[in-house]
Amino acid sequence: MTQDTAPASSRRESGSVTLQDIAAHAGVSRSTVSLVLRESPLVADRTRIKVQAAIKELGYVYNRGAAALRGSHTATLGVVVYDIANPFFGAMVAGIDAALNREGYVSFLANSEDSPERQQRFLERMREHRVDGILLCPAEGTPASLIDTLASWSLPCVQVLRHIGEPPFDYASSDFARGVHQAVGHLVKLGHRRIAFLGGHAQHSATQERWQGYSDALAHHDLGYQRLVRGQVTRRAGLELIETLMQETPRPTAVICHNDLMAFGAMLGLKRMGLTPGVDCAVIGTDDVEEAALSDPALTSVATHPYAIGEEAARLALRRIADPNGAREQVVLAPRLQIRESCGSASQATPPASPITSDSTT
Amino acid sequence: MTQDTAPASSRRESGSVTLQDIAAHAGVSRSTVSLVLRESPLVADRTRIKVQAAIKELGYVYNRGAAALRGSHTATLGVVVYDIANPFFGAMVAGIDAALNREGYVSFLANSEDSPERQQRFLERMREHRVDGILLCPAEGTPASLIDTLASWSLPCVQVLRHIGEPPFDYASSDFARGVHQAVGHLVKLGHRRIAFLGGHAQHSATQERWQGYSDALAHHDLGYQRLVRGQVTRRAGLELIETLMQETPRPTAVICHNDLMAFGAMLGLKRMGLTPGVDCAVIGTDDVEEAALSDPALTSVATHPYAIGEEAARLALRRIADPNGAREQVVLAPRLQIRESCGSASQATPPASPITSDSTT
DNA sequence: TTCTAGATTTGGATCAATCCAAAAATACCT
DNA sequence: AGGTATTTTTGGATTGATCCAAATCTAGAA
Repeated sequence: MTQDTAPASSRRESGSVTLQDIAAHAGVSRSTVSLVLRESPLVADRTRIKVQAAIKELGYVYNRGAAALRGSHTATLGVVVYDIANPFFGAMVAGIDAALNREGYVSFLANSEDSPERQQRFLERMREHRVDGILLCPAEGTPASLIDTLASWSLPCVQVLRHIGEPPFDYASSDFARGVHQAVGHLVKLGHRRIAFLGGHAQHSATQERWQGYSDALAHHDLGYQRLVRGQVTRRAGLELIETLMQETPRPTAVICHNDLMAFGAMLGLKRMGLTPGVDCAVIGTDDVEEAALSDPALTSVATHPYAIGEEAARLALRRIADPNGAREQVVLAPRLQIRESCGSASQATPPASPITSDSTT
Repeated sequence: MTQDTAPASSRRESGSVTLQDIAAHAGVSRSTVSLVLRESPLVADRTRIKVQAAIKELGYVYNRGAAALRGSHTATLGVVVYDIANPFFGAMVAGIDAALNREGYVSFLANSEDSPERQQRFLERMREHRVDGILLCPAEGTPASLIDTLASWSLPCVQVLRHIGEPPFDYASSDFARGVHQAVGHLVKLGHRRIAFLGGHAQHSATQERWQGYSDALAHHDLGYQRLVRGQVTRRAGLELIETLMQETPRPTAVICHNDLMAFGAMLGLKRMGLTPGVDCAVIGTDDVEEAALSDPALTSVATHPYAIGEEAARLALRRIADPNGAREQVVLAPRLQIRESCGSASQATPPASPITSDSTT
């Protein structure tokens, strides 16, 4: 609550208060004041108190720009997402913000709109601003070489949700394959044999992982029916794709969607066709956004914990900054199937909840 | 697309390339290189070309930190919102990002979670980072003195969506009162006489403006029935509040909601009570988020254009930075009623659309 | 008291740019 | 050609902190 306006004592001319001024006022040297500011254990208690008093009295404001010029870090991070208007990213950014805030870091945010060019421009700007690291949700079509480029800039980078290139790299995400696997398992237990999967484009690792999970789960449960519909991952796409799907013969008795938005669209589509979600066709989404509990019917969804992913990503970045050459780390959170009504089995027993755990590999 | 890794020519030791290096390589002085970088018209064309070649050849990276230390601006802005997970803010931030990006600015983002303390901490950090200005959506309970504090820091501030204190200040928002007025007018035209208003807390200017618009509109149309229900502005609150409301005698035939999330909740609540939104009770939301067109029934909503508000706010901030003492400016975008099905009148003619205009006052 | 190890403190150099006033180069006009 | 006006370039000072090696100040031991 430092609401200081003008310091009590007379300031010399217009310039702002500097370390030099504090030093003079407290009767010590510039260097000592600097040590106090950085909470160095070298300074004697008496001196520290004296200096802190002077700092408060003169209304000093630390100049991080100057510190960064001489020192080695800026306490800033660059964050790139591709769709900040999506509430999933909103929650993730909130998690990032909370984790960084705790460590005194602050972040630049950019919305790439899935354009590699915009992303590239922003990254170059971040380099000019000498950020300590980058949190990157790579835009669609990002060349795999980008990671090497960042490395050649000595700019630590943690990939989030999607990844490009091959390990080792720092990465924070959810185990999408496992999530789809859980969803399929649940549907099979309810007696479904024809389960379709809706949405996604092949470029993203996050999509490929879901598809892989879908195909593996079908094999695992010995299901002959397989129907994967590619497309946008929006509400509208869900609405449109389900319509096509339900006109096929044989038609599926259940669909799993790339995300919740698609699932909401799919449920709306079913209703518009005169069908009842959860009765005529089971629907499962992914992400478990807040709205899932308050849709009609309430949506069964694979929870992917965006806030936690954001926190983990920030934690990873800070660790990498502290130790640039340490072993790369992947944190892949376990998803959790949140069962509600859209599979028509609200009364069915909930399977054992798998707690959020982080699998670290080097 | 500057994907330079190591510059072709041999670099002396580890240090990065500086103006000095460029100058030596191009056979000019440090100052000249600096002028070229800042695109000064003073430099002769021949020299400029020579210098630019050297810059490219040595793989120079501009050091904005150093420039900011000596110069007067950082090309950075601080942005504070209170709920980044809300898609409305997501869209707004996207607008801010796009507008800043065009001018080479980059922004720090913080999520205050409606905590004045977090907000204060962030603002102090922004001051230390010497940002050129602040875009502020004030947290609930922000003291009116904050604006003066920022002024005493000589930190330009544009308030967004909510405002504290009295004009003159820079401000970008939507005309909420007018929006509610339009909504009431539409309902009256459909024959409604008992129109309730749902949601909001008195602390925010944005809420008070809506209430004012509601009460003015009732008076304007000579309606005796007035029912204003305070509460959270979430989906769940909408669900719960509508239930209470519909048990009253007499009960309203229409409700206007503080935002779309509440309206979705209200529609769900009606359905759970066995009532049909748009038939048993008309529902109008505010914001016109993407989902409004794809809900069941499609939601009639007062569009408040978050992306445009973000762009305008950024524009205002850049203008204020360029001219710190110019006249303060308020940009209040005109909302537009987007008519769909939730008032049971999909066939009704759309009223003349009022284009987005900006009313500038000093 | 003297010496030494350990704890504190310090000044000068440095980081990489911009500002500014003055110098140098060029153009223009009798 | 000579002198003035204009364009272009320049070096030194400056910005505000950190780094680092050396100086100073304790406290404890001999």
